[in-house]
Amino acid sequence: MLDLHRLVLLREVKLRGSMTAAARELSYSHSAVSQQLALLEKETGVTLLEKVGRGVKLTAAGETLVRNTDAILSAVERAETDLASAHSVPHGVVTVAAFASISRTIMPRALSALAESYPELDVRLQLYDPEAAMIRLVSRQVDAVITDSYPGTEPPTTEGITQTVLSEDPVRGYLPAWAEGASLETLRTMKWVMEPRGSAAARWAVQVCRARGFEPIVAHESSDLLFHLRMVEEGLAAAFLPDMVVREAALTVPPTAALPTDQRRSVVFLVRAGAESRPALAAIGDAVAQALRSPKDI
Amino acid sequence: MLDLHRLVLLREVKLRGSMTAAARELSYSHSAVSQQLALLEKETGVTLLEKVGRGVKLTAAGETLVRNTDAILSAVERAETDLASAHSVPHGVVTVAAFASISRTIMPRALSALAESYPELDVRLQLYDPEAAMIRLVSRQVDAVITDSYPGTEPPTTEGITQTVLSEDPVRGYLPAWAEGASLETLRTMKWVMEPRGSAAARWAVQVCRARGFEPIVAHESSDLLFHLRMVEEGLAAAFLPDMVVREAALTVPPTAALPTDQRRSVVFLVRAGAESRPALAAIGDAVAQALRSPKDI
DNA sequence: GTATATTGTGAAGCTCACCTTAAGGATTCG
DNA sequence: CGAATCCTTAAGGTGAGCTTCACAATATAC
Repeated sequence: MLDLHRLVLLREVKLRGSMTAAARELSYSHSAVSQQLALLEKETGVTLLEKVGRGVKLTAAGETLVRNTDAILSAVERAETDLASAHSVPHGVVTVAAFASISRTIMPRALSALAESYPELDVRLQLYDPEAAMIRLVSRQVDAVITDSYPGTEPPTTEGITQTVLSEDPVRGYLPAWAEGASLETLRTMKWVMEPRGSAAARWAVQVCRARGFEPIVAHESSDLLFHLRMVEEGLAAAFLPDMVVREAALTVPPTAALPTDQRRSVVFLVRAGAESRPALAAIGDAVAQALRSPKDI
Repeated sequence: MLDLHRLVLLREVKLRGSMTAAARELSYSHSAVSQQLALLEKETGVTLLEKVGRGVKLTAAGETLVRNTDAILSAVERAETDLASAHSVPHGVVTVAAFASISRTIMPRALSALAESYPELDVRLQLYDPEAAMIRLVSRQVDAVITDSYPGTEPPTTEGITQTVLSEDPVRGYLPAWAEGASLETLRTMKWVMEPRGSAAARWAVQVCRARGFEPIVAHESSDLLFHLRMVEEGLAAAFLPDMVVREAALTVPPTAALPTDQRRSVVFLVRAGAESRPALAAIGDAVAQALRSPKDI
């Protein structure tokens, strides 16, 4: 019978793009991956990988096998969920990936509440940007992802992933104090600080600017929203800031009326399909939602 | 992640009824099975087995896990089928279980034809009665089963099994020469030879007799239809005989007109769901169907 | 009631599957 | 052409999982 471990290795090679990258992510030597995949090809009698340049690429048979591996892993996921549901009380080790700005403010409170309510539950938090977190979720390195989601910018891979919206967070435009009551011309010549090029947040922000009638000059890029906020306070750039971050830092500048104020991002909770009903994951989702609703203390 | 090998062990314990029986079928020591299942319980944190008498019984969680294991194995089966389909020419080792009377007459011709057409294909034949063959198919000890099927007596487990009718075989009643043109009273006092009590064939035969208006006296039981035939020839008993067996042995007594002549059994080809399209299995099914159609040569 | 067979558990030890390390060939890039 | 990157192969170590053996618990035979 096919060895599930080898199938997972092949799948990771597809996800990561090379044997070396797959080995690094799974904490194996690259040699181990090469050997196991060679054995997989030998036992199936089918060529699954072909050399392309100095890397490898999956053949059609390899791609098919990865799709089938996804189906197998979904079935395994359901089995594990059913087992975990045998205990009604959340327990065990659960690894969660979250985006930085959320982790800093919300997650500590959520983790405290979880630790108090469920002493058997061991939640481990990892910080990754949304794209990396999604790959880690699919490759089963984490069990859940908490990230933000901007309207009109769907995550690239939703296949086999279940998404729950935990809360909505208004996002408003902020201008330096000297530019208050700005005209469209001011917006057009303003320097902006945004999240890194290519991220969902940056794509969304540019869309909002274009809808308003100007193309933003993205002078600074950072995934740290507190940096954005300080840049606004210093009068160096304009930015879009979620209320969550503004509350965290007690920003002294009010939002501008020159940009739409009805925009909002969602905070979403992602798990692999089939795992939604696992008590531990449901409890984590609830705890984070609760932490998002409750006012900041301290 | 759950270890598929351990899940298969648990499943086999359910199929066979005890750890010892499961170990015997899978060629392990009973201790190995006990140890692995103890580890499975430990790693899942769920009680899967409970002692009942000197044996074990699956808990509700264990039963659920076995159902989930079936789903996982189905997905693995599809993956293996897709891999095998990557070669268009049938190849590899395929294990087939067949019922005795079919094996003797049909299978040698079918295997010869397969060996000639597909030198890469290695078909291995095992003789088992229909019930045992079905368990071995489900537990993946064999890849296909060829058996007979009588109307009104469906096999007990069809879940996850795909059935194809290869041919229909008329079954006629035969009386000893001295009883030809028998009355209903003669049928009622006649001794019969049938297949073993409880088998599908025996249940069907008794049904036919009852529909004709009498309860057969089952004096002799054997799964060997050639034995049935010799008993008829010797004038010792009446029997139902498929044409396939009659042709094989060139019976000298004609079928009786005192019993219905429109009855027939089916010769069916069974594979696990998902494996139908595997070229090797399709080729074997075709070859057996061909052998069933072609006239007997020596 | 005692003996015997059957089934599951646990300890001790062995073996081989799988991993790591190391060396080498192939390809890309500066 | 040298450096960097990636895959393959050989050699060797180690631990997961197996077998064997001993034993406890229960059912069955006499």
